[in-house]
Parts: sequence; C-alpha cells; structure tokens
Amino acid sequence: MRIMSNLTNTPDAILACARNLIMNGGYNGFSYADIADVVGIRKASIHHHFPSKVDLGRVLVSRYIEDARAGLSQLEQSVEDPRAILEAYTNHWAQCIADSSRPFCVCAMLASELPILPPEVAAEVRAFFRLISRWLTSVMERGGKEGVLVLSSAPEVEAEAFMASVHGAMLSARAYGDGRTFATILAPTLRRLSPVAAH
Amino acid sequence: MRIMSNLTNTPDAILACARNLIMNGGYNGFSYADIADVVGIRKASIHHHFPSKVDLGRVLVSRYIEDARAGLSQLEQSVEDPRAILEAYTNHWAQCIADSSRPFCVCAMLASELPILPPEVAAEVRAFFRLISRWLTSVMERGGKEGVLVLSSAPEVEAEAFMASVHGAMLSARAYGDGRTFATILAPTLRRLSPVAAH
DNA sequence: GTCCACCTATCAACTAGTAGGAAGATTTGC
DNA sequence: GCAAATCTTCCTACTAGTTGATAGGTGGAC
Repeated sequence: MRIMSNLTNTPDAILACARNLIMNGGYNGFSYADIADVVGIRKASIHHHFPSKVDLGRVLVSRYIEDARAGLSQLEQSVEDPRAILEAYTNHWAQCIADSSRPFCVCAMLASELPILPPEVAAEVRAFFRLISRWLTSVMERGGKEGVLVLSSAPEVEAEAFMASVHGAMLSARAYGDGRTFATILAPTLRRLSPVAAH
Repeated sequence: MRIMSNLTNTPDAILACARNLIMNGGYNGFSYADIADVVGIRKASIHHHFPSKVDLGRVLVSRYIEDARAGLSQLEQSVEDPRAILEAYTNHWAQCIADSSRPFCVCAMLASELPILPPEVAAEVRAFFRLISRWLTSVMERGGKEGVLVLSSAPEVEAEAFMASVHGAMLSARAYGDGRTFATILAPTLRRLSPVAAH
C-alpha cells in the first residue's frame, strides 16, 4: 500500500462513502462501482474488505448504531435538562440537514425499504429504532418527573411520536428541498412539550 | 390480445403492480422483469405501454396524485367537521397499514430517495407533497376558525407537522413490523388538536 | 389494410461476486 | 540480524445474472 494508510483507513473510507450514498438513494441506490469511483479503489478491493454487500450493509448500520449511542450519551453528559436535550437533538439534525452534511438519517432511509432489505441488515435497522425509542422514552420519563416536559401521553408513546415527527420532518425537508422546513416542523412539537407554552 | 381485455386493463394492471412494488422497495426496488412476472406479460410488452421506466414512474405518480385528490374531496364531502376529517384521514391510513393493502405512501417512499429520482418523477412527488400540504392547511384553517381544532401554530405549520407525523408513523410502523404503531403515534397528535383535551 | 397488443430475440451496460497474481509489510525460524 | 514464509492490500481479468431498452415479427380487431 502507498502512503495514506495512517491518514485514512480504507474500510472506513468505504463505509463513509456507502453511508453517503445510502442517505441519498437507499440500499439499492448504490453499487460497489459507485464506491470504487469515489474512494479511488477497484471494485474487487471493496470485496476484500466487505466480501458481500450484505456484510457492508450490516457493518455500516451497526457502526451507525454505535455512533448514535456514543452521540446520545455525550449529549446527555453535556446537557442536563430533558427539554434542552430534545432541543439539542433536533438542533443537531437541523444543522446536519441545513449544511447538507447528513441530509437524512441512514436508518430512516433503510427502514422505508425494510421489506426488500436483506434480513441481516433489516435486523440492524430495527435495532436502531429500538435504541432511539428507548433513549427518547427515558428522556421523556425524566422530563415528566422533573416537570420540565409536559407529557399528554405515556412516555413511550410520546417518544414514538417525537421520533416520527423527526423522521417525517426530514422527509418533508427533502421533498421541499428546503432544510429550514425541518426546524419549522419541529418547533411546534418542542413548544407543546414545554411547560412555558403560551396557551 | 386474449379475452380479459374488458375485465382488466393491461396498463392499469402494470401501474397497480408497479405501485405495490414501489411501496415495498422504492424506485430502484422494482424492475420491468418483476412486473412482467406478476402481470403475466413479457418485459417488451410493458415497454409498449410505458416506453421507459421514467414514463411509467411519471404516470404512476401523477395517477396517484389524481387518486389522492379525488379521495380527499370525497372525504370532505362525506365528513364536515375538520377534526373528524383529520380523524377519518388517519383512520384510512391506519386501516391500509393494518390490512397491509397499502402499507406505505408511494410518494413518501419516493420522497425519501428524491435525490436519485429521475427529475420528471421527482417533480411529481413534490407536487404530491404540495397537494397534501395545501389540503391539510385548509382543513387546519377552517378547524381553527370554527373552534373545533386547537392550533398552537400557524395553520400551514400545523399542516406540515401533521403530515410529518403521518409519514413518520408509517415509517415506525414498518420498522416495528406492527401496524398498530401507526394509530398509537397519531392518537396523541389528534388529541392535542382537539379542544376537549384533558390537560 | 392499417392499427394494436403482444411476442421472440437481442442489446449494451451494469450488478454483485470470484480467481488468481503482484508487491509491500509483518512475522517467524535460525 | 537476516532471510524465508506468511499476511495484507490491492490489482487485472473474468463470470453469470439482471437492468432498461430496441428491432422486428405475428395475429387478431376495426
């Protein structure tokens, strides 16, 4: 191998590239040839690191889950107030969408085509939904107890509804081609959960 | 052609089949071969009715919009109360998802892969979002004026948030493999819009 | 006679995936 | 310490199957 081995790890570059491609077109929306072009490697070399597309997909999503887990725990360490946590969470996505760095959640994308996903990949995608759901439930629960979030339903229902709003808002932002749509949609959702809401 | 021409129209059969396939796997998740197998026709015969896949996609989505427009106007004729209209709208989708007849909105599916969609198809998908958005805005507006809907934001914002909830709930229902998730998520959304909500 | 719906046969491009080799890096045996 | 063996990473070249799409023909209907 040449000189870049320290700076950039090839498997990681492949995964990053595949992630970007999936964000735009889903599981059937990218090919090994696409990745090869971007990474500057041959198709066969991708197979060396990820023998099959299913392997690549499975590793990609499980890494995505790890990253999400790390991000969420870091978020909870830097922000205490549950309402502020939800705000920071949506702000994070609003920024990712606005600067087009991550215009869509990889797992939301893959969930939409779940019926035609290889079972191994589908299982990972479901695991992601359970992770976010559990995390949001715990945030809602704590916020309710501390009185900083107004829950009009059970915490787990509130969590699912919140997650659905986030994913739906991503979709609308994409459909309208305007990242600001995301923040616009999430604003009332956050306001309703806030006890200082002016009714 | 044989005997079935009166009972079933081939182009319609092709469109219906493609619609089902798109609902499960999106634009790249189906091929002319798939349709040929289901409809019982040869690939080349599909090209006779729809010269290119873009033609098929464009016609399919524009028909979908027509159907939606008709369905919405019929809904507004049979139900008067704006709040009841929103309920009927979500109930309709809840039923479609529960009996697996239409487990996902074709245009929500296609919107997720908008960046890799042929421009002609993408334009139609955007038109669908505008249609639903405008319709929901008018329902919200009227409901607010009549006092049967509690709007905590501008009608158009409320409309976008509602649409996002519906699409996000579809996604979650698919991810969890449980149609009841859809109704569970939409329930609090509808309750919040209702003036009889117990706070 | 012309049109329509469908057919067979074929196409080039692309799909994921394999075989086997070259070359540098690493480990091992002495 | 050094050479032999092995491992790692990437390569060229290839496969079988699928993709959307075309050319041209058949046979029945108006």
